[in-house]
Amino acid sequence: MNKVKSLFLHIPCQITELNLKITLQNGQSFRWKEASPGVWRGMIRDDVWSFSQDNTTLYCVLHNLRDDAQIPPNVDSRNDYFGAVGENAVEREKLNDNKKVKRFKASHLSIQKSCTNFTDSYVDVKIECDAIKSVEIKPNDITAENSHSEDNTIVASVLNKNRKNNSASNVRKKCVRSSLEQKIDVKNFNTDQKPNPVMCKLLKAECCTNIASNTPATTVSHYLKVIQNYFRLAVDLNLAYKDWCSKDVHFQAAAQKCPGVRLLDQPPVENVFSFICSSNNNISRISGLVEKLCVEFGSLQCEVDGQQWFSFPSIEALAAEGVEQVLRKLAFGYRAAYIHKSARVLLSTGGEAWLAALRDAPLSHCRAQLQTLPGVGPKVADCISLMSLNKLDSIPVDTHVFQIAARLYLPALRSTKSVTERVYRTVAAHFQTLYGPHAGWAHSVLFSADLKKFAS
DNA sequence: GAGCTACCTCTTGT
DNA sequence: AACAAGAGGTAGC
Repeated sequence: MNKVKSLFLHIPCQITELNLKITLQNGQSFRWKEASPGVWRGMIRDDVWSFSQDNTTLYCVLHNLRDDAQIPPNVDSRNDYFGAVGENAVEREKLNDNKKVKRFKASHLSIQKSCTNFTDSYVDVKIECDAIKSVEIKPNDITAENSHSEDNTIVASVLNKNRKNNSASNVRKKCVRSSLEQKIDVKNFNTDQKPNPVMCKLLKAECCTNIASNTPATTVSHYLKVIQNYFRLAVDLNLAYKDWCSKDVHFQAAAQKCPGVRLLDQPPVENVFSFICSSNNNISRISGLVEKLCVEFGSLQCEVDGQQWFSFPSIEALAAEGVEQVLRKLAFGYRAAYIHKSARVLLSTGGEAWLAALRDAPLSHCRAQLQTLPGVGPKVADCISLMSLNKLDSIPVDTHVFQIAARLYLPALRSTKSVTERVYRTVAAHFQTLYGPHAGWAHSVLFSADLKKFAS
C-alpha cells in the first residue's frame, strides 16, 4: 500500500478574520464535517483537508499529499478579488495590498514538515499543554515510551499494541490525554475559547507525527496559495465588516453574532451540481445528496481515520447514460433529471472551460448563461455566481433572505406571498445598493446570523 | 408578464 | 407516535 503523507501548515489568522465553524457550515459548501470538536474536514478539489483554529492561528492538514504530487505552475494565482470598498477605494486598495504582502510573508514562516499518516504502529505525539480533565485509557491498549516534556510541550512515543480495536484517532487522543495527565500541570488556559483549543492542538499534534521528509518549498507555497484562495484570505475581513457596519445597523447585530464569515471561492462544477440539489431542501439533506453524488460518481482519493473520501464527480461522469435512473434510486427526486441534463448541456457548451470563462463576465451575463442549465433558476444562478465565479455583488434571494428583507428592510413586502421575479429583483437591488460591490458577501453574513444553528 | 402549482423526498415541528 | 408543513426552487402553464 502506498504511504499517504500529510502536510501540516499553520497560517496566522485571527478568528475575526475567519470563523471556520460558521464559514463551513452556513450552507455555501456542503462537504465539510466536524470530524471531532473544532476540527473541520472536507475536500478542496481532489484534496482532503482538516482545519482547526485558535484565536490567532489557522491550522491546516492536507491528508493526501502524494510523493509524486504534480503541482501545476501558477494555479489559482488569481488576485482579482482584492476589491476595495467604500469611498476611499484607492486608499483602501493600497492598504489591502500592503497587508496582503505582509500576511503572505508571515505565512511562509509557519511551515511544518510533512509526515506519514496514521498507518504506523508507533505514533510520535507532540502537543502543547492544555487542560484535560478526564482520561480513559486501558494500559493494555498502548504503552508510552520515551516521554519527556519541554517547556509547554509533551513529546511521547507511543506503541499501540491493540490497533485492531481502536481507530488510530482514538488511540492518538488517548495517548495525548494520557501523557498530558501524567506529566503536565494545567497551565494558564482559557477554556472559553472556541472552537475547542484542545482539539486545535490535537490536530496540530496529529500532523507532527512521524516526521518523514521535508516537503519542497514549491509544494508548500502551492498549498498555501490553495488555502488563501479558497478562503479568500487576501481580503481584509475586519475592514470589510467595518465598512458594512457603517452602512447598516442590522448588519452590526449580525456581525456581532457571526464574526469571521468568509465567502469561499469554490470550484464551479461542484457548485453547479450542489446547488441544483439545493432546491426545496434543507442544508442537512443537501449535504447528504452531495455526499451520495460523490460516493456514487466520484473517485476515491484517500482514507482518513477509516473514512473514505471521494472527489466530486466530473461532468462526464454525470452526463453518462443511466445516471438519472441511479439518482432517482438514490432519492434525488426531480433533481435527478436536472443533474443529468445539466451535465449534458455543460458537455455540449464546453464544460469546465465554459464555466471558468464566466468568471470574467459581468454578473448579468453570467447568471443568464447559468440559467440555460436545467434546474438552474435565478436563485441557484446567483449562488453559483457568488460562490464560485467571483461575483461578489450577487445576491441570492431565497425564502430566508426574502423573510429577512421583509422583516428588517422592506416592510412593504410583508404582504407578499411568494418570491416572484419582481420581488426577487427588489430584494437583490436593495442589498446591492446598501452594501455596494461586495454585497453578496455581506448578505452571507446576514444569512448566517439568521440560521438557527448559529443562534448562540 | 405575473402568479400559481406540481414536483421528489426528507427533516422539523406540533 | 403520527402527521403536516416546510425546506436556501424551478419549470410549465
